[in-house]
Amino acid sequence: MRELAKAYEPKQFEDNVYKKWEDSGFFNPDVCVQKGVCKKNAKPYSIVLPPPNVTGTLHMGHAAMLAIEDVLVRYHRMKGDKTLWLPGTDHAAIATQTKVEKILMEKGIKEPKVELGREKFLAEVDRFAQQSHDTIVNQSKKMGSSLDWNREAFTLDEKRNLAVRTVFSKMYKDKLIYRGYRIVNWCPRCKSTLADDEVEYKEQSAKFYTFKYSADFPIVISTTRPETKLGDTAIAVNPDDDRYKQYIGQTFEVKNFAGGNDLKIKIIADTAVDMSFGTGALGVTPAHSKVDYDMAIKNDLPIIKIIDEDGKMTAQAGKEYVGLTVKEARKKVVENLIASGLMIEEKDIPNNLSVCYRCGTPIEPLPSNQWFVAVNKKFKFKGKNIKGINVGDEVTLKELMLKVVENKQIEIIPDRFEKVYFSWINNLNDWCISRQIWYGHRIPVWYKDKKIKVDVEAPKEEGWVQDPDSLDTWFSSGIWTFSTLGWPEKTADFKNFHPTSVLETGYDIIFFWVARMILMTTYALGDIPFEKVYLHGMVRDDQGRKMSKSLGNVIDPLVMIEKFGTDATRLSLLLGTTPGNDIKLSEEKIAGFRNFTNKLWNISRFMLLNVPEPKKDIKAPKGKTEADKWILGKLDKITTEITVNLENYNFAYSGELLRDFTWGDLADWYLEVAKIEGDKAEILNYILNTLLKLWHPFMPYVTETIWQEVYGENEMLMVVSWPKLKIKEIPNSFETIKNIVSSIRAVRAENKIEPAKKIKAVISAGEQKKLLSKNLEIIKGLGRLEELNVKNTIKKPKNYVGFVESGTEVYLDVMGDIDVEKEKVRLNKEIEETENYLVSLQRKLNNADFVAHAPAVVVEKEKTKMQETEEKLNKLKNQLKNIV
RNA sequence: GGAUGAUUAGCUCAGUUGGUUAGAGCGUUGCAUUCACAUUGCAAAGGCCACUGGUUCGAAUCCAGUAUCAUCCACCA
Repeated sequence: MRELAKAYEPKQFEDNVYKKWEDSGFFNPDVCVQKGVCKKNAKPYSIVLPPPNVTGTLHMGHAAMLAIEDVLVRYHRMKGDKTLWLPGTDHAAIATQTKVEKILMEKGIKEPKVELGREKFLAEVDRFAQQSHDTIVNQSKKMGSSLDWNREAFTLDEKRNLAVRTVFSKMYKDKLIYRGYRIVNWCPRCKSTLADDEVEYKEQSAKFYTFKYSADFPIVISTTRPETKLGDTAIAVNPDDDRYKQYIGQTFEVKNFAGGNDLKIKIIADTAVDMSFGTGALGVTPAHSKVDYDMAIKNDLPIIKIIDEDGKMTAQAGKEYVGLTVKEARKKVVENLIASGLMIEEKDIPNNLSVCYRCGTPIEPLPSNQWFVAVNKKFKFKGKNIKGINVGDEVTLKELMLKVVENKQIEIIPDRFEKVYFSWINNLNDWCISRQIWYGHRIPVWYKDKKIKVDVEAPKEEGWVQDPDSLDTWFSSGIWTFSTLGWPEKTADFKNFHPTSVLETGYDIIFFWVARMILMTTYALGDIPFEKVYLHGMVRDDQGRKMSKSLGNVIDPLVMIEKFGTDATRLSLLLGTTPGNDIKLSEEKIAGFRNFTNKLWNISRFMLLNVPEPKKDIKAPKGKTEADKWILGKLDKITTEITVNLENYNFAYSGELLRDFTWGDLADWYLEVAKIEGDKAEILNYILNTLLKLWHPFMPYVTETIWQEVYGENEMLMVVSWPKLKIKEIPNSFETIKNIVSSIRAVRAENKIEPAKKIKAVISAGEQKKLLSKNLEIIKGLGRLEELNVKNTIKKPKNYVGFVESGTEVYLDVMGDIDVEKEKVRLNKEIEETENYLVSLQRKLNNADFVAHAPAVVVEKEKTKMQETEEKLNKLKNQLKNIV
């Protein structure tokens, strides 16, 4: 074994270590079984990686996801579980297509799709997707992710396509997928539909116009979108509104509205109309508003589509308007209304504009023929694995989605997101799954004349034409937990690893993805996709702002890895975080963990200098001294706590415990003691082994590097067994030594005694005499004392400064005459504080209610405290008396 | 409009079923550099636990309300 370098240089080791891991095959559970790392019948533990979009590069959010999942996976692998972490990427239909279009347009191709045609355009997208994929894979490896690359999947590859077609036709046959002419969210730039949750709202100020359809029209209405009024077929008023009651049911004709077509406006009643908003009368545009559409259906009103898929006015808007953009049409309508004296008021109001979540273009609601998944329709349930629902029960998809979370078959961490999930489902409408874009799974529906065919495979006969639309990207990612495991084939992987153990992802995609996975899986398999959902927060900058290019506050994981190492970057995303809460990140934070990584390296370095022949399978030693027993006991204790907290997905706390142990207890105390006591090869060897194992899931690189430096290149920490749990009482006698040393140091610092200077001390130790005598050299060494006298009782020597600690009185020679007045002030202050504390304790114990109600243990504890405080007070008072 | 979260040291956050004289890291201040590590050590300063009530022998912790900030959902034409 060679000596470790003075400082840890991540760059020297990381890539090599990753390559070794990969070459070993241990990322693959089958290899683990083959090579005896885990038993054949071991408990499976599986996570599918939330597939990053192939739209570019990884960001800190991905880094957080990879770090968290790798901790879980590495822990379970070491624990001996048959552990699979399955990687993949998402084709992200609209997002990717939009990105490629943009790139091509920047290259000077004005209308890429028109100029290239479907085939060539898709080839461009594929090329881009492949590039992004390669980048993402490399970056994931940089993060140290122990993903099984053999099983890598892509949401748009052939196997996944088969799974998609299979689920689609199954759903169609169960009549849960249907085609309908409905109002959909239309993005005129993407030229595609969007699902309800793909619509975002942008707050803005809008012009609110109040006008009459015609001079003799009895009701005045208001709108922010005058151009849509060309398609109005009704006015809705509240049935209780006295102003308008008389008109309900009547129909009014408007000639040549705003210079356009004639309108027929029926006055209808609807309780949804707010009497106090605007004029209390609402112009109904059935074709271009979801709410209006519903009213139109209820009241049997005509639906006039006046805006087309390009965002331009149709012929139905009138020949004056046809071909105009929405914006142009609005201007023209307004001008017309003003010119004809019908405009009554224009004012600015705050308004939520709906925009496309991918490109920010305002959404145009319009009626269109699309494919939907019916979420409220009953079907016969065929699965067996949903608690409370039996084979043959009539259920809806919504009920399935609710049931599995309600009955805790799926547990969401943190649980407050269950409420969010429930409320979303309760408001869920049928899911529009068809998209008018080219990049994606083509809908497995074929038409011939007026016939329609839906199947997994294309019809063999000539003449069938496939539906040109593709599927919402979430349709394919919704089946991700099982499509990745080979379904619909009956694979061993599917049998072994499904349902998966946990889905770990950001809370921002709970609706987009988590909910849809639950929907698709409970339907298709009659089973849950995962047992737990762990939601992490968004990674933000140090001020809590979203990271964005325009703000210039983006922290790039690769840059941080380059600068501080992967382990430091991982720790910064793991520690000091809580589930579901946002993670504030700064370079300083990562630098801090870089320091810790180096500390661990140097701790190991020091320990190894004291272990002549390190052994990797060393049993827990007993320990001879107080310090030995203390550190070994602590190590056992935190091993258990860390394990329990990892099991409970409380890995941040695990890591913090381990850091505090490593830096505080081990480095700052025990190793310093070891320098004095010496002869600790066995204990140091044992602690080092355990420490590296415990840290490995969090800091795989530095721990693996040390392990292999020590035990040789053929050893691999990654698959070493997790430490066994032992419950042992920690003798706290060493705490007394610690406290006395700390107090000596504090008094020295107060009296400005240089650390290097050795001074004399005496201790009046009472009952602690034996303990202190045993640890005399430690107190001397760590307290920098040249002479230490421990007696049962000792009188304060002249010009010594005294203090009371852990039942002992310590006197220090502070070298020179002490300022008696200053000492008095100090002592008096401490006496006062102690008295106050004593009073509060007495008050508590004199309170009959407290003694009667509080548990005996608590009362006992308070009594002990009081005794100790009384003793301390006496000693302090004595010191004051003897000071002169 | 509805919901959720946050509010603890200058900053970032712990505080696990109510029982500590309220903790950590960073930052600040002082001292220290042959002895594993200056990517370090030792020590110090720094807090009416947002506010107001309530429950309790006992509240940072439980309940109600208020305020500020953040996020999500719905959406008014």
